[in-house]
Amino acid sequence: MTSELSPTEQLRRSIELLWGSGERPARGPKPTLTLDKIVDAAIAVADREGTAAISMRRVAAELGVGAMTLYRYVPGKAELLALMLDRVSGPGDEAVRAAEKGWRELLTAVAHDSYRLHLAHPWLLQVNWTRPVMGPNSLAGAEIVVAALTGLGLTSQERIGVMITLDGFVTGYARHRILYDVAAEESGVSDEEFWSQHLPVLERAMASGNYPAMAALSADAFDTGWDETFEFGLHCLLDGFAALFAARRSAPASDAAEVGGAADCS
Amino acid sequence: MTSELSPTEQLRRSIELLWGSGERPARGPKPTLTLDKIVDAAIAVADREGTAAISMRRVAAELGVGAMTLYRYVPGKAELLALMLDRVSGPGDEAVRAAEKGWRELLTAVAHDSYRLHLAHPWLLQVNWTRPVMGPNSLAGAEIVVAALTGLGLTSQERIGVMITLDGFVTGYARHRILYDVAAEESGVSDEEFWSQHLPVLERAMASGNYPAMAALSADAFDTGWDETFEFGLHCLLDGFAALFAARRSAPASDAAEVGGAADCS
DNA sequence: CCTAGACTGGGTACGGTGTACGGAGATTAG
DNA sequence: CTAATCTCCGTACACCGTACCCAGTCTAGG
Repeated sequence: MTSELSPTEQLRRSIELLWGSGERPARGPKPTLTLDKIVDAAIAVADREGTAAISMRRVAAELGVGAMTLYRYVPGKAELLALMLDRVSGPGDEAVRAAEKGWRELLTAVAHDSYRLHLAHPWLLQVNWTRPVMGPNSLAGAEIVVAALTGLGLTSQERIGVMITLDGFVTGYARHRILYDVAAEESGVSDEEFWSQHLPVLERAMASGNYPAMAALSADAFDTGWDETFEFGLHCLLDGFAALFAARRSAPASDAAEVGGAADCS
Repeated sequence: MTSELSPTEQLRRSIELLWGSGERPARGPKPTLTLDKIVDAAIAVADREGTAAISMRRVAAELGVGAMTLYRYVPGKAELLALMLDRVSGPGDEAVRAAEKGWRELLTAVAHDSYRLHLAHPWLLQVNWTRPVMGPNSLAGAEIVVAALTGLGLTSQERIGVMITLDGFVTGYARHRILYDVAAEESGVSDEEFWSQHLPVLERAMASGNYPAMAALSADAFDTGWDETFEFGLHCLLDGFAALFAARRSAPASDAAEVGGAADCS
C-alpha cells in the first residue's frame, strides 16, 4: 500500500540510515542481517574482487541470502555505496597522530591518509560522496582539518576552500593513478609492452618537430615513481597555502559574524 | 576464422584507431558510416542525455543503424570512449591565446580550459584516459604545457610533475563539482531541500560539542561559488609552483642527459 | 559479363546488471 | 488462536556489452 516515496522522503530515509537511528518494528520475525554486516560484506567483496564486482547479487551471495533481501535494509545500490564510504571514512591514523602538530604536518598527514585510503579501496572513485558527505565519520574528518586551519587569520570561506582544494588534488591524483593501474590490469598489457607498442608512433611524432618541448625531455622524465610525484605535488600545494597564510598573518582577513551552526547555508 | 586477438594485438588495433591510419580494404561494399560520425554521435548523445545514456545501442540508434554495426568500426565501448576523449582534447582556446605569455598565464589558461571542458562534457570522468592518453590531441596539450615550463631551471621530471599535479587538482575539483551536480539532478532534491533535511541532525551534531572547529565557522562558510573556490585553489597551487621556480632560478637543478625521445621509459 | 571471395549490416542470443512485485512463512499483539 | 505485520526471496522486466552468424553487396580476376 505504500505509494511511491517522494524524493524528499527517500532522502530522509538515507539520512536516517547514515546516522543509524535504527529502531526495529515490534511485529514480524527478527531480521537475520544487519546493516553493518551488509556494508562489511560489500567492502570485503569490493576490496577482494575489484570495483566491477560490486553488485547486489554478489554482495547478497557473500552473505548467503537472496539478492532482494538486501533491499529490506538498503534503499538501493547508491545508498549502499554511500554507507561503504562513510564506513572507511573518518580521520586516518596519521592524521590523528599529527593532530596537535601545526597545519603543515596535519594537512600532510590528512593527504597521506586519503591517498592511501583511495589506493586501498579503489571503489571509492565510484561513490558520489558529495551529497551524503554529511555522515558522522566524514564530518569528523572535516573537523580535524578545519581545526588545524583555525587561528591562522583565515576567513571561514578560506578554511573550507583550503580543505576542498587539498581534497581535489588528492582525489584527482589518486584517480589518475588508480585508472592507470586498472588500465594495465584489465587490458592484460604490461607497462613495457604498452610503451613498446607506442614507440614507433611516438618516435615519428617526436621526429615530426611538432612537439619540440616534449622531444627535449630527458629519457627519464616519466620514470618518477607515483608516490614521489605525489609528494612533489603535495609539497608545491602546501607551499602555496603557506604563502597565503603568511599574507594573512601580516594582515588578517575579516570574517563574517561567527554563528553556532554551519547548516543555514541555503 | 579469425582466432581470438591477443591483448597486444588489440592494443595495436586501438593505437591505429587513435592515430587514424584508416586505409580501406578494396573488396566489399562501402561502409555507410565513418569513425568520425560515430564519435560525433556518441558525444552528442552523451552531452544531450547524460553520462548514463552512453550505450552502444543508444549511439547506434542515433545513427540509424543496428547496435552491432558499431563493432565494424570500433573494437568496443572502451575504445569508443577513448576516441571521444581524444576528440574533445587538445589545447583549448584560452591556452592557445596565452601560449607566449609566461608560465603563470599559460597554466592558468590550461586549468581553465580543462575545467570548462569537464563541465561541458561530464562523461570525461567515465573515461580511463591514462593509457590512451597518447592520442595526437592529448600529446599536443602536453606539449604546450611542457613548453611553458622549459627554461625555468626545472628537471624534466619536475616539468612532468608540475603538469600532473595541475591536472590532478583540476580533474579532482571538476569531479567534485560534477558529482555534486549529478547528485542534485538525479536525486530530484534541490539544494535547499537537501540542506533543510540535514538541518536537525547537523544542529544536533554541532550542539554536541564534538565538532568545535566546524561549529565556529561563520554562517557563510559554504556559500562560496564553485568557480571562486576553484580560482582560490588554483591560485594557491600556482603560488606553490612559483616558490619552486624561484628556488630553481637561484640554483638550477641538473637534469639527466637530454635525448630526443621520451619513449624509452620502460 | 560472370563468378568467387571479401566485406558490411544487423538480427539473435547469452550472461550480466539494478530493482519492482508479490507470495510464503515467521513472529507477535490482542 | 487469529490476524496483522514483518522477513526472505523467486520471478520478471528492462536494460547493458558483445559473440556469433547469415544475408546482402561490392569488386577483382577471369
